[in-house]
Amino acid sequence: MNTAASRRRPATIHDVAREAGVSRGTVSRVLNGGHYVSPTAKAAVEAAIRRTGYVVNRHARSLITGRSDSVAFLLTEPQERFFEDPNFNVLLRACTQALADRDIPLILMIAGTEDERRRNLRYIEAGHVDGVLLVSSHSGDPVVTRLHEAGVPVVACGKPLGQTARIGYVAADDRGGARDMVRHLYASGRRRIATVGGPLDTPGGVERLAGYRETLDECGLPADETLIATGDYSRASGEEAARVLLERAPDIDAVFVASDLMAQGVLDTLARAGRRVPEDIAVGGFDDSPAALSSRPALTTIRQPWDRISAEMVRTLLARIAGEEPSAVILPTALVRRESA
Amino acid sequence: MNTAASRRRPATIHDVAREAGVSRGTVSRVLNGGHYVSPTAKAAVEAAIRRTGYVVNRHARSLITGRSDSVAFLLTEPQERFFEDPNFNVLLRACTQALADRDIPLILMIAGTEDERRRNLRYIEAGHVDGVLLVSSHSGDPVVTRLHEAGVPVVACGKPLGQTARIGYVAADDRGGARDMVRHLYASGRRRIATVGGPLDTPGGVERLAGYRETLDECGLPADETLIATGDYSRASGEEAARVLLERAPDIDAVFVASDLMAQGVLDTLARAGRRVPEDIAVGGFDDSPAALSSRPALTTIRQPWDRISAEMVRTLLARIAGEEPSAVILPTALVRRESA
DNA sequence: CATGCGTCTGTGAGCGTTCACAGTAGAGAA
DNA sequence: TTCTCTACTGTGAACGCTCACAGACGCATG
Repeated sequence: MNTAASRRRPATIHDVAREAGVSRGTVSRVLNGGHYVSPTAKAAVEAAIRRTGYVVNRHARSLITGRSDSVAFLLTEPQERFFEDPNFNVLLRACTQALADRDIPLILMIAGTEDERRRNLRYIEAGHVDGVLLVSSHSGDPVVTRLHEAGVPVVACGKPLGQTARIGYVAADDRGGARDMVRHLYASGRRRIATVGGPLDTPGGVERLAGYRETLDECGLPADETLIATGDYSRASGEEAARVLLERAPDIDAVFVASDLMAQGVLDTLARAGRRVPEDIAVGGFDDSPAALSSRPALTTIRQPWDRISAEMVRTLLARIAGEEPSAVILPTALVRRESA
Repeated sequence: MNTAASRRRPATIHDVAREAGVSRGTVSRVLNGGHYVSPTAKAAVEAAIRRTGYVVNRHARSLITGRSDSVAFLLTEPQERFFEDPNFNVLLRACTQALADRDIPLILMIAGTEDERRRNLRYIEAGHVDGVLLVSSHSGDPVVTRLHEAGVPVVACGKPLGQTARIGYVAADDRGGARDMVRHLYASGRRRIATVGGPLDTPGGVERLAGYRETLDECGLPADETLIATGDYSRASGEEAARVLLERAPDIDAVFVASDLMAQGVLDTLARAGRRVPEDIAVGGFDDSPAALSSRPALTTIRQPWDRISAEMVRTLLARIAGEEPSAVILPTALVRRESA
């Protein structure tokens, strides 16, 4: 290993070819799958690559193929909300690793402000990445349309709301998860089941509320709008929503909360109001975030399969890049029983 | 804007040159700072760029310049620990944005396993990035040495321990922060001040403990090894460490804990032992993470200037890439007074 | 024996930039 | 006038790779 030499001038495909006694073309073929290469030549090339420490120059390759062999992870959130969300960490981490398995670097992009959005779109539309993993919770996000119009392969995390364009996405079964939780509350004898929903311009907000409504109906409980409050997924909004609920309907015996963070806030308010959980009121969360474990009592919640979501996002994005049509993937959630319900 | 046309074949520098009635060379000069270009030509080129929607092909540029105009954010942690750490989010986010301001994409790399480490090193050593923002807490990390030997510009977050190689880094003033906290505890009348330190193979663990020791000495309090416990920054380890401390020294009236997460664990144990905070025992944390605000009572803690740390990491890395010598930057922390002390 | 086919190999061209160099024009100095 | 200097401009040659093509070889088929 000529470490010193390879540092000052990295080995090129020429060096490998010379070393192996073959032509550039043959080396290139070995690099790209090894079809139409004799076993002898292939072995010689592989040995030469090892000896020279050759690593392909991706820029040169990209220049001619037109592919960049990289993928953007684009986060479009006005606030820092997502970065505080523990789910986001899991998602980002798992996507990075799923891509790394295929030797594709992940480029992290954050488009909080209008300016950042413009810059990132410019970068993406210039063809500097082959595709985009999109994390954008809000409906009517102009980024989605722009990317779609530019013909850039996109896979969104969660169903993009209010989007006419056919765009691929991967999501947890929010509605099913909500149903499971409300059924669980009902099965444990609760009959006055309230809910704290998420923002209605997010898919989670819409679907989880729908699941709640469906299940109430299915169980024969009356639809009662005073039992429905809405938050913005923050802890503070959970506190506030619980206050409102207690005032409007003091006799509630269960709350299904659309996120663990909000559920923490709900627990705070309930504790302050002297209600015991789960004796007086059962509380069900959503996400199975670390907060669910650290809250007192520990939260019964719905686990979203983030590892599978990430894996599917990467898989479908690569399929899309390879020319397949956009697809929608919905993955099942799981009820996690702890102390609060 | 010929959106349709520009999609099937993006404008090249040739198109711009033709459109502006100048040569490739002139366009290139405008693109790279505009020196030695007449105002007329410059204006013509800029207009042509706008009309054609031209965006530079970074692959072609990189091929000849040898630079990639991208930077890696490399996380080397055996466990998921860092991803759970709220500080990490702030750091990653701020670095991404500081780089975006300079139009440099951030490539996220995670080297948890040995295999991932090898792959990422291979990528970096091949020159696919111009430099590395390194987040690695443990001493003796082989990655640091490898990168240094390969001559890749590196800036670490936190002082790399046990490293002979001169490597640039940016860190919060852990020792000073610890001093501030212990002085604060002393000033509020506490005289039996214990500590729960971090792992001693992390710079935070070492420095914060040192600051604790120095301040005890400075205040004329006796050095007492039974007052020192160690955790691994996790909440559970905080619980355990507090148990140990209470057993060894039931008369303690203050604890300086080297992280907010551990401090939460300490609070749990104290509550279970019937000790009131801050009446019986004062508790000081470190990090000013969201956990500090949500714990009951809210934690008095030390804020690390993550936004400035990120900005400095990016600044010094770019300086290093430009040829400057590695530098060490230590940034001041701030005491945040809440209820626990 | 010619023909065709499948497997393997080398060669030239070109991807879109930057860089070094050569060259032009105009201003000022000798 | 002539020379020099500065400001500006255009041109060819890379950078390292892939792709299309052409050619060579062995083998089976007609």
